[in-house]
Amino acid sequence: MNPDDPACPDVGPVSSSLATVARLHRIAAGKVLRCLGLYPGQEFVMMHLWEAGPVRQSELIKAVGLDPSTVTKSLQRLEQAGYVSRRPDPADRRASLVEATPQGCALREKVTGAWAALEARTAAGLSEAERESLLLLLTKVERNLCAEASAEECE
Amino acid sequence: MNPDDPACPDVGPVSSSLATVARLHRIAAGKVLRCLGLYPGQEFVMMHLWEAGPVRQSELIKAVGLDPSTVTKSLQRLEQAGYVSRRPDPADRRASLVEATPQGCALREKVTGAWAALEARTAAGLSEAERESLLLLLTKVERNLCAEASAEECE
DNA sequence: TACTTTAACTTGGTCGGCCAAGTAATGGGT
DNA sequence: ACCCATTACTTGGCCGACCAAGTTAAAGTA
Repeated sequence: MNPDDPACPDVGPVSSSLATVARLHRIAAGKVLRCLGLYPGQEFVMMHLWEAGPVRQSELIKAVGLDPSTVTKSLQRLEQAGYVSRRPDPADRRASLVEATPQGCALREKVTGAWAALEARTAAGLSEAERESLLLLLTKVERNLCAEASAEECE
Repeated sequence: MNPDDPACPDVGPVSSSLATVARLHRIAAGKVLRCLGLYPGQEFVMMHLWEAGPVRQSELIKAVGLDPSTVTKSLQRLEQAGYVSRRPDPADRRASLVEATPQGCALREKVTGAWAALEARTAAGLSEAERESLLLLLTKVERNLCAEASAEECE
């Protein structure tokens, strides 16, 4: 969405900008992650596993906030790639325990390093105050969007 | 990505927040758009077509800033749905001219209305100054991410 | 004019992500 | 003990989005 485009008047400036920036960010993340063996999005899963150790899948789902089916598929691929292992939870036969394999843990430093570099690049040229401000504003927006799944759609 | 999660230390706070907010925003957009017959992402294409009239596909691609193949597939679906028509450009046999059909134009008001409502909801509780600030900060970030496709990846 | 580069898509493949619907096991209530 | 709601995933289907590679046509160059 090119903001300089004369045929693109400001239809929801914040929304547009948000979408664009997030896409660029994802592409940037993807470029660096792919070299490390991950696809964009998978880093969130791995980061949680690195921090939390073995967890129930439900715990992981709650942590990353994604759709359960998304996490399921992502884990299947990560398992296939050897970065993650799953086993049934003995205490609850419905549940799975998920854990990063040694091979998965081996990615940790590189990924967190890459992620830190990306953060630096993302926020380059912003003062500390600006970063906090941005974070605050984004958090407010997040709350706005989280609220109501509101039933007043359609028609 | 739950920021309150003890196992989720601030790894790239701005990056994480950005990703989360954008995802929530997209979901919100999707909910309202789906009722109108569009999938999230297609609204950008349609909005450009409404504003610009018949355009070359290359122009459209530049305007929305997406990958050409993404636009191709999106247009194929929009055409299938009857919202868009394409015809070869007589002046350049490689190119296509794209245009919203009457049926596509019929969506215009509802979609822009929905988009405006979403914008309002997104920025709810933010003062005018805060909105401008947010926009400014996002724009700075966008520039940061646009810059260098930098070759110093991997390893 | 012939040759090469560039532009404008398209196709195929893979992911992440969503929703809707389905299965299986746990837990709560009567 | 029985039944029903809840929880914990899974499957299937579809989209957006990417990349890589291919095709066709226009431009530039020798």
